[in-house]
Amino acid sequence: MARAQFDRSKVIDQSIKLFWKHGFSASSMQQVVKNTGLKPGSIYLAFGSKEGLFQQALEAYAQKSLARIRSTLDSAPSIGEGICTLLEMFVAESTRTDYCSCFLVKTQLELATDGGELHKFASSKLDEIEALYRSYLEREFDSIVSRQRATSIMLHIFGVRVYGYQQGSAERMREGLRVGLPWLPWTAQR
Amino acid sequence: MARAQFDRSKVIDQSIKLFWKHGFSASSMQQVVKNTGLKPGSIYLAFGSKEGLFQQALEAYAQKSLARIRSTLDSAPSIGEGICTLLEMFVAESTRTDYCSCFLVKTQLELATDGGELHKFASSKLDEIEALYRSYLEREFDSIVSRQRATSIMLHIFGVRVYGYQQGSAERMREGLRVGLPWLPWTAQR
DNA sequence: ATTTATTTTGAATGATCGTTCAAGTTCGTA
DNA sequence: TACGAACTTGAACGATCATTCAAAATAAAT
Repeated sequence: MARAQFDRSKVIDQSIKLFWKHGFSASSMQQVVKNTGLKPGSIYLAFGSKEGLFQQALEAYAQKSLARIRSTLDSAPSIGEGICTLLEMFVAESTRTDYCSCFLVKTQLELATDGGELHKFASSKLDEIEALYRSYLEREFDSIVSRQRATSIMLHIFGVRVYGYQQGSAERMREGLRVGLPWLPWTAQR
Repeated sequence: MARAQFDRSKVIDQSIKLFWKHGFSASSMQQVVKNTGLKPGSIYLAFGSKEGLFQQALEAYAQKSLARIRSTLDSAPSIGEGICTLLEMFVAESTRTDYCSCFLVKTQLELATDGGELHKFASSKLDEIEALYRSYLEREFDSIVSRQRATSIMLHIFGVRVYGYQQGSAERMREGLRVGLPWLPWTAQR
């Protein structure tokens, strides 16, 4: 059945799931073969290598992440309220039984030491995310404050991505976020 | 040359280096063999398995971390100043070329999904660290504030452990920490 | 000096790793 | 209908993985 190429985006979505969950080293191409139903040859023709497939998965994940941030902030009554919504989403995610932190953050921590392409790639995507927050903040705050607050937000998001694995951490994180980001328009304490 | 056992703590220190740098999956027992000079049989007799050795390395790392926090806070003029010193240490670490984030945090992100013993172990050690900060804070603040601020500190530390991999991030982190932890006795802005 | 318990040795095991490639299949084109 | 380019197939490759174990070596006990 040639010339009827497989659904590339479906394969990438399944690769995201696998790599996100287990990381680069602990995921095998044989698992990719199993999960996608494709044969090794097809995968290697299409993606070149395990690293190539991983990078494409990471890219797709990053695009989705950026899109989610944009759409949330665009539809919020104010930037501050939009950020609160996003932070609550991140906290809520961490309570799921299949919580996997953030694919970009996990990649950064797993592969930064090797200094390879994947690390640089994840790093640049995280930079993009910070720049996105900053650009939205600049609609409501001056340049310096926006830069500082974007960094503070990133520190807190990274914090949530790690702290989220601690048992019963959701409520403590909500408090911690209010303490550390007091300039956000939090709704009245419940 | 039996009955003249190898230096256990030396082996553990080298295992810390290896596992901290590359993580669990990307480190091989053959690298351990190479780095320590021991033969496989000796390692397996002493530590049981790769997981066993990893756990002992993680335990030793955690003890060192707790000891460093305690000694820094004990010798500081105030808890707040001690925490500032520690945070600056974490930021400064991230500028090193061989920066490896935090062994506990990396393990948490790599192995949490498997839900195995190593994840629970890392998680409990991180809880211990938070409890330690909290107990020190309670010398100067009331119970509720201490709890909230300990969480806020952990969020920031985790943030630094991830953000530290971004290029040229040290100065931004210092600003971000001042923004997010304004109740700390920061020295006058340079 | 001999025995015994403990530790080291290092080659070997079977499993799994990422990757390749010659052969087979399908489809657009002629 | 026949051809050739594009794609799939899946067995196979050598390398490396974590781990084992019988044999050798050592130190303490007798």
